[in-house]
Amino acid sequence: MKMGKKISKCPECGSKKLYWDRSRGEVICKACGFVIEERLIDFSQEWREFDSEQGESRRRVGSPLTFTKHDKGLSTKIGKAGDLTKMTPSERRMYYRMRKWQTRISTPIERNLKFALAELKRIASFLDVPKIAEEDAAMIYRMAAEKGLVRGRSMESVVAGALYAACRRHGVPRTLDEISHAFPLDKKEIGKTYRFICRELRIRILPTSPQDYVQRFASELKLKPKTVSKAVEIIKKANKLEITSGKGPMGIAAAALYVAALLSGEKKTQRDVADVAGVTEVTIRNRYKELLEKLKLEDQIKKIREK
DNA sequence: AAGACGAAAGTGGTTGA
DNA sequence: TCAACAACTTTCGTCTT
Repeated sequence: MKMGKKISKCPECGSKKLYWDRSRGEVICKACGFVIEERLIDFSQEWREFDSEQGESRRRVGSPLTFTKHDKGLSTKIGKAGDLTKMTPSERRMYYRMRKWQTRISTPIERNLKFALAELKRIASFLDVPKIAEEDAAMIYRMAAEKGLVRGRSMESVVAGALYAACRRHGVPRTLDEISHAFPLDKKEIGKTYRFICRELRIRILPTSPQDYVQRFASELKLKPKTVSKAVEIIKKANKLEITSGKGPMGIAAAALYVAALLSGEKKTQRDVADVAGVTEVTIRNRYKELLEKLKLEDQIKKIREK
């Protein structure tokens, strides 16, 4: 397949931090949210076969290894019924024995994984989680299951916790709210198990940055790219002035978007922004006030108001 | 009438003794 | 284990457009 020239820089802002969202097939600039290319196809290698010998050696046999199947995609099933009639009695006895062992070999953990991963798959596609993060979530769940951390907790909550952790690790955070809506679970529960698995599995997760959320919130609000980059700009400045530490990243992202929208004449109400960001208007107001003060934006806002 | 603003009281989680 | 604490929420009244 023919590839276009390789992109390494964002044409909009020049940043090199690009993020390939596989689930959407888009390359997005992490700094300003600019969508650089859409409808990308899998770049991974594909061989062509010229004769049968090459076919043997090059063909990628079976599906790739994956953590999202309970046996990592390597399932081999021992055949049953149908062909039994053609067997000699001794062969038949052997097959029965093998089948018996196969079912025995699947430990309680394996069986549990099967259900959990099915659930994970369902939720991940519902929430549009990129494949990499889904894989990671599956791996985390597997590790948790093997350590016996699921005991005493509902399977769903551990799946949710793993998914939440994986999303954060990959810089594509979903809010606790979103995840809790996809499961019949409440936020508290998920947060709790999330922290628990992180502690037990020694998973280090950096606090999320508001920038990670800006992109998603903005697209839900249908804001123009220019406004989005303005919001990112604002967050960067706020970071420098150290008014972002200790504050909820979602609140900051929301406030930055609100300000950016005001400044570029795409006015959104606090209510609108608050809803998609999952925070209250009050929080936006508080952050907004800080932003105006510290970034000296009052004059600009006033000008807009007068128009 | 809707949106923005702010005060007051409440919530859940972290921290430090 | 408990209390202090910061961030955030909920609620509600007031002001502005």
